[in-house]
Parts: sequence; structure tokens; C-alpha cells
Amino acid sequence: MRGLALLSQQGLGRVSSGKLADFVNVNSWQIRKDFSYFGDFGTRGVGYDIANLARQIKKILNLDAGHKTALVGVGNLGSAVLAYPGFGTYGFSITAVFDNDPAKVGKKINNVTVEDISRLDSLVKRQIDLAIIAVPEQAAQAVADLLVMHGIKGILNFSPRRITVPKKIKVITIDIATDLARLPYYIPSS
Amino acid sequence: MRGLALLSQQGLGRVSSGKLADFVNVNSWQIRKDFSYFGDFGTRGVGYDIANLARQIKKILNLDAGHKTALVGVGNLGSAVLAYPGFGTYGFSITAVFDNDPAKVGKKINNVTVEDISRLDSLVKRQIDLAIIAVPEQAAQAVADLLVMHGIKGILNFSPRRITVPKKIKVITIDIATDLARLPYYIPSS
DNA sequence: CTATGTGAATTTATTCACAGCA
DNA sequence: TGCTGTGAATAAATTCACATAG
Repeated sequence: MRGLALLSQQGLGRVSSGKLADFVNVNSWQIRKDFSYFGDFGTRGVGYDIANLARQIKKILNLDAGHKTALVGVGNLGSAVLAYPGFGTYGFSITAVFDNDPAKVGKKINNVTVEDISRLDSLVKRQIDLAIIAVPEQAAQAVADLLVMHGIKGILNFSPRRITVPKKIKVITIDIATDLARLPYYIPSS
Repeated sequence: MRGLALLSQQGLGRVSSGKLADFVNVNSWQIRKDFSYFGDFGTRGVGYDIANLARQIKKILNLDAGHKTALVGVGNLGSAVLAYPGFGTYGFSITAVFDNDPAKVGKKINNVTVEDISRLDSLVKRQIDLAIIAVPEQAAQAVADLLVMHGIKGILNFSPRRITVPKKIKVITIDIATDLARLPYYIPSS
């Protein structure tokens, strides 16, 4: 169930077989079970065709629906997200970038021009329905409200502040501190 | 089981009761069940004492063991991590920062001086056993090897590249692209 | 003979309902 | 009377074993 997303990482054409099991560090039957939930797209006695597999996974994750993504906040974190490699693997990239700092508006970063935050109202027209929030925590909720108001359907939130949105909107929060705090739990007290 | 880490977020003294349940968006019995796995530290008819609760959680997560953390890589991502608020909530902060760029070595960022990557050998002496990798993906594995060699026990990895370490070392990988890719799955195809 | 797909068994987590202490 | 702690019931995910297609 969980390994699915990870799998598409090696989307590039490569060998095919249930040995991608140990590539994602799970046992082979987990792969088969997970796949069988969505239908069978493997050939018995042979394995899985990478190209077809990638296509199927994209369909499952709705990645072929052509979702466009906006990034709000071009501080250190925002810049890092923009430069993040691996978005290409999933077939979608960041289409628009917003910030409220006049010094940044108009600049080009990674081939995308930073726009003023007031231009968020163009999201609907541009059919952008995903957004990444990379602003200071004080501003996170306000930005989220704006995004929702302008038709965003899913938000990836980097601020440690919990944001509240209508329950129709899907939010995934990445709290670095929380993840780091989980680490000591697995470490023997020395 | 899962809500535990999230809970310590509001570590600051505050009201006490099972209503922190809806604060973390779970039902009240989940809180109680999760807590009861580690022993009972609530008073019947009253609730939980925040101060004591925070102390207990820290003990469970091994946060009171005084783990020190090093950050490797002071690019956009590294800087963002350094500036990330919320680490204080968990009682630990980043003790050392490393980079291989001579232009950055010696600079002070957020009260921590950037050291050359070759100084990683001082980790053992300084009793640093956690590390955050925020370097370009090509360098991730090499840095991980170095860290392991110098006694790091847990790694928070931001690169989309899968890194391999001895299985005694705990690695938590944060792959922004994967998280973002999960988003469309929950969105109606419109 | 190889590697998939899937029902059945086992283990784990979630939810409920209620007893017990303040 | 209110809120915690916990055993029992329910649901879900893991693991196994094996039939089946290529």
C-alpha cells in the first residue's frame, strides 16, 4: 500500500521483475499484493514492463490528470523546493511562483518568474490546482486561505504551524522538526 | 500510535485535557490508547498535566538523551533547515554545520559557524550522533558514508536519492517530490 | 520452471463500550 | 459527573502458501 509512490522514482526504463522489491526494501509479496489491488499489469513468469508500470502508477496517482503546481514563498525553503530535482520524474513541474517581497517579484528563478502574491487570483484561469506553501509560519494560514479562495485543491505545507482548511481540500504537512524528533526513538540510549 | 510525535508540538504550557484530541485532529480514544501503551500519566476526571506530559513524551522519544545534531550542506535547503522554527520545541538544536564550499566556511548563520566538511571527524569528540543531509543528490551517498564513519547514529535525508547505510543506522528520508505526488491521488479528477 | 496473482491465516491497528478514580 | 485507562470487538494490513499463466 505504501510503497507505491516510492516505486515510480526509478521511472526511467530499466530491468523488469519482482526484484524491484528489494530495491524499495520490501518483500516481494508486498509488491504483488499492492499491485493486485489496482488490477494486474504483470506477465506471469516474466515480470513487469517498466514503461507500462510507470504509466499505470501515474494513472493511479492521478498524475496524468495534468495537475499544475504553484509555489508560494521564495525564501530559502522556496528556492530549495524550486531547485529540487526529482519533480520531473513524476511528470509535473512548478508552473507559477509567488512572493510578497517586491525585491523578488519579477526575478527569474529556474526559468520561472516570481509574481506578486496579489496575482494569486489568476490561479483558476491558469488551471493551477496544487500549491506548495513555503512562507514564514506566521503567514502560512493567511496564504492557505487565499489559495483555497482561488480554487486550489491540494496543499503541501512546509510550515510547522497547523493550518486549517475546508475538509474538501487535501493538505500534506511536512514538519521537519517532527521528523527529526522521530530519529532518537530508534537509537539505543548508548 | 502515530499521533505521538505530533503531540509534543504544543509543548508550551497550556490547558490540559483530552481535548488536545481535536487539536491534532484525531478522536479522543486514540489519544488515550496511544498513551496507555507507555503507561498512564493522566489524572482521571481531570486530564493530563501538560508539563508532565511533555516530559514523558520526551522520555519516550529519547529526546532527553541529549542528542546533538549536525547539518551538512548550507545551500538553500540547508539554510532553510537552519532557520526552521520549531526545533526548539523539541529541546534540541543544530550544534554544528558543515559545507565544502570555501566561500561559506567560516561564516556565521543563525549563531552557528560553518565548518569545512573535512572537520566531520570531530563529531565523535563532540558527541554529535544525529545528522541532517541537505546536499546535492550526487553527494548524498558520499556524505552519508562519511557521517556513518564518524559515528552518526541517525540521519535525516533530504535528497531524492536513496542512500544505503549499515542497517544499524536509522535513516528518515524526506522526498518532497514523492509527497507532492501523493496529493493528486486525493483530488477528484474534476 | 519462473514469477505473478490471490485466497486464507496471522498479525497488527482502530474503534467501541464501559469500568474506575477524582 | 467528567475524563482517564483498558479489555473486547471490529477492521485493516501483513504474511504465507499455492494455484496458475507464460
